[in-house]
Amino acid sequence: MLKYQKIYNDLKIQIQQGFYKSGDLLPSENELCNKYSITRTTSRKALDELLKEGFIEKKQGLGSVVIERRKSLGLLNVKGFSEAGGSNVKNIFLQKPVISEWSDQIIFHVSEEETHTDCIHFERLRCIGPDPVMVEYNWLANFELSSLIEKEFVDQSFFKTLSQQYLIEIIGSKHEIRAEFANKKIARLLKVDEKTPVLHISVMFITSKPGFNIYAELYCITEKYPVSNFYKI
Amino acid sequence: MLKYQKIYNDLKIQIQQGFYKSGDLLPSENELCNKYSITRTTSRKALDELLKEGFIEKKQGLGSVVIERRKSLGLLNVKGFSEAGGSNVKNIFLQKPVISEWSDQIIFHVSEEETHTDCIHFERLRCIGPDPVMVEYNWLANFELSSLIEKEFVDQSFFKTLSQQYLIEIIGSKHEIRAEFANKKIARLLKVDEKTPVLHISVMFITSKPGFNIYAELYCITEKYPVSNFYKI
DNA sequence: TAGTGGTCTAGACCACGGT
DNA sequence: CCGTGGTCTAGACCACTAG
Repeated sequence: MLKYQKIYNDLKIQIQQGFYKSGDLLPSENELCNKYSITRTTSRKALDELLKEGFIEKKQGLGSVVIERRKSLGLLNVKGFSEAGGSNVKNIFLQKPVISEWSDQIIFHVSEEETHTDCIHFERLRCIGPDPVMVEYNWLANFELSSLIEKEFVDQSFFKTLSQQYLIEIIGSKHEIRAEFANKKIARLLKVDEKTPVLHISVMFITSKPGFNIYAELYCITEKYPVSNFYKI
Repeated sequence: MLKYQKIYNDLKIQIQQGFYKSGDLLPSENELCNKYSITRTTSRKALDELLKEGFIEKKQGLGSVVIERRKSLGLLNVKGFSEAGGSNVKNIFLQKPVISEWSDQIIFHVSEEETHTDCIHFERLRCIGPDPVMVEYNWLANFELSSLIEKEFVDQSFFKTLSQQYLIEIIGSKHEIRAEFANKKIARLLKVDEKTPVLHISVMFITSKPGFNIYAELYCITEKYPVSNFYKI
């Protein structure tokens, strides 16, 4: 392994495992130089990777600060899920994680490596205050992830669980977005009439674990809580 | 100006103005060192900026290759606009660029600097083959952009025109996405019934020109051509 | 004032691509 | 084989932040 990758990995794991928390300062570039017997070019390269992936911010005169929210991942968020914060948001399991068949609801191509593996599936209804706003179906290959089935999610967050317990990060995504009529099941769950327009988002999340993707089909009502997205180079 | 910024700027302008075209090789890192009397650290830094912003790909053993398609900007695209390519896509002006009032259709906050300036507005109907798929309303402040009103767009592309004629790049975006019923005008333009679900996307494009944003309201039918998005770190 | 990150120099060796 | 980008060393000076 390259030197800068070693430093990068060590620091990333310490961030993911909570040794460095949001707001903490990482060791300075010179401290890393001493600790690993490298030059500043190399310690900077390691930190620049963390910067690029949105784990830290660098502040001249201060240091490298760990940040809470990963840099915009091009993910689509329901406006309100982040603003409303934890207290006002409820995630209700319609189906707790189980081993199941791969569904033909998934519109993206699932690789053979994945389909030859068990599928973990779960469904959630996500609410802001008293309002149900999104139905979420998820599928992923069971690449040594069986404990997802037994344990609770960290902070009710699937991505946080993957990051902290399996060191798997989301590094990309594909979306397809449609406006559709709610079908019977979705209409019932979201407490709207059939023939209400709903947003149907098909997502494939690409992860840092090669060949491992997460597939989701989302249905949202957007009248009160539109889906939003922010991206900056 | 810093040395690496000077090299970066020089190269970027040459790419934008077409001196280096898609597929071309930029001068090698060592050539830049000689030309500008700098070290490789500095020439690499300049090229890394171009890499980060999606102008080039670096290929070990070959060089820095100019690429056509800017790295995924987190932009939402109608699936089909890119695949179908130029020949099958039609852009019909419903309103050619004109000076107008700022509209209250814009849902994002428009800065005072912008509202104190004239607004340039245009509307397009975008079609794939015989199918109208999107109605597009656009607004932007007339920061010395009057010639947009007289001239044709480069390859019918507004962003290409901004890049090549004004050296303005899109560096970020905010979206809000809703599923709605088509109103009368949209239904007529998209040749669907009223009460058909349409995708309504509100966009604010952030540009490389400080304080200059582009605002758009888009209405899409997504049955045949869903809106898609790809993002990778 | 001491320590931080930002820029830059002047070298070196390596892996990879095309000829 | 030569030239390319990728990694790395060992320094230097600067601008900025905090105590």
